[in-house]
Amino acid sequence: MASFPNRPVPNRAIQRTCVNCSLSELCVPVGLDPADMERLDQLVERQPPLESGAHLCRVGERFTTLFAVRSGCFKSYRMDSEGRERVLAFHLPGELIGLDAIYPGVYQSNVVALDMGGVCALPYSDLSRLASQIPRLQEQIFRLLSKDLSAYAWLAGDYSAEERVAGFLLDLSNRYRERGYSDRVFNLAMPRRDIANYLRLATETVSRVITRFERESLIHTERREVSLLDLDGLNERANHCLQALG
Amino acid sequence: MASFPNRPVPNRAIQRTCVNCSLSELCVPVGLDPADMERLDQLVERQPPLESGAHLCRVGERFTTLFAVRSGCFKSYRMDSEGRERVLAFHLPGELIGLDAIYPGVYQSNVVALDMGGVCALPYSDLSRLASQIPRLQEQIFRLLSKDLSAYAWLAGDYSAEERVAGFLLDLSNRYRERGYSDRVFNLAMPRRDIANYLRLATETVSRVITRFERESLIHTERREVSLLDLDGLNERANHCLQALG
DNA sequence: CGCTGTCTTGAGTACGATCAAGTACGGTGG
DNA sequence: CCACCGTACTTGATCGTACTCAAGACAGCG
Repeated sequence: MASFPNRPVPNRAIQRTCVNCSLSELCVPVGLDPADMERLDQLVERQPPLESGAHLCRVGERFTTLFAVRSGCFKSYRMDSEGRERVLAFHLPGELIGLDAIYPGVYQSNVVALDMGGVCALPYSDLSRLASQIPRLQEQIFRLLSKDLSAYAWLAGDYSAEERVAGFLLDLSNRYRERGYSDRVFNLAMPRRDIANYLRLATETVSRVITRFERESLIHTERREVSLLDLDGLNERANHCLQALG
Repeated sequence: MASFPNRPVPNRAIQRTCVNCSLSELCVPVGLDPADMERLDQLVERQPPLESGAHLCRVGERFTTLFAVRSGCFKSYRMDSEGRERVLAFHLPGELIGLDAIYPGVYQSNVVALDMGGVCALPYSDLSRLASQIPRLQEQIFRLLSKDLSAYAWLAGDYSAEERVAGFLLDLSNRYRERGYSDRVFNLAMPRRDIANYLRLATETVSRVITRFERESLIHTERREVSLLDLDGLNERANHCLQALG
């Protein structure tokens, strides 16, 4: 009867409105007054939960909607010219998917549910129109786009395997805390292979680093469940490379 | 009396208005009608050219303005925890600087002129307000932000030294072509050290790859001047890793 | 029970970093 | 004009981290 570290805190029932949604302080509606949130509500299409492995969108499809994660964890990835997968991002509740598709007008990545997860679909043209009527909404979209830029910046740095893995764990920890989950004990929704791919490491390397961290009592793992035992120590190992994401 | 490959085409005189500016098809004003461009013009502060080595902004300074490059080439960089420089981007005319500062509200990088270069300063709060009044301006800012996301995505990939250098040269080539310069012969505004740092390689590695490309007649270099002799060959070496930037 | 897929551990290898010279260019001053 | 110096760049030799290949451990499931 193991506990479910990153489940219980928020209400998991499908939220009917942004006003009721526990994620409204992280997601698109940040800073909107109730009346404006109501207008935003009217364009949001709340979609039924997807099965693990189901795709939200694929590279090259015409971009029409942004997706806001309501629950679960999603993975963005592309295939390179040799058909190898490249994981670009993991998306947690409250985060927007598809921002990089605005410029070219077609989705730039495949997005797949890693566990059962639900999204809110935000038709982009409607959202864009509403944003030009509600300055604070426009501002929030600017901020969310800008935030993603910082996230990529750290992924693009040349860090050692240890720095990358430590940074990855701490980044997840921070994001879970923001969402009201435990920042010390959580389940990894993604297999080691996806973590490795995301960090541009071999699966074996990630495994070895995790083992090393465990031997040094920085973390404890049991399958997908991770406990961060020594946040300061991890931060040192990450070499303070996680800069952004205030 | 060598020619100046990437100088002559656009008018280098300081443009007084966006309407007259040869970069208006790349920069913020894309898609605006003359009346709206006039309104944008009024908030643009055209700054006198900076000397090579002069800084535009520094990490941690309060973010108030975006900068649009008018001429020259700028470099964004940060210092890591050990005081080593990390080059994040090179900015050519028509490109926006400071987008990643919107979210945190402070500049995320130091920006320095690599050669004599001028910028237009765009006070962010004014720009934001105007964008909420001009939907096409809002849309263009969304697109510029989104475009930067794609640019980071390729830098974050795990490519070999050859792929990175080839990709870098082809990326520059594409960006020069967009700006009306030659896409086959151009001057590198930045020293090898900065290129290497940007690509997360050692200076020596960049030098070796360039030498190799030269031996294989893919390119010809003479100091900072580069000629791309075989674009297809380079594309192959880049392994089609430059995906975005349509 | 064996099958499958995930994860871990081990041995050898390769790519790029580091260390170290050497070359070429540009500026300065005599 | 040339000698000098500093910086940028190139080339060479060695080293180390992370990759590859390979095998074994462990859990879930038919």
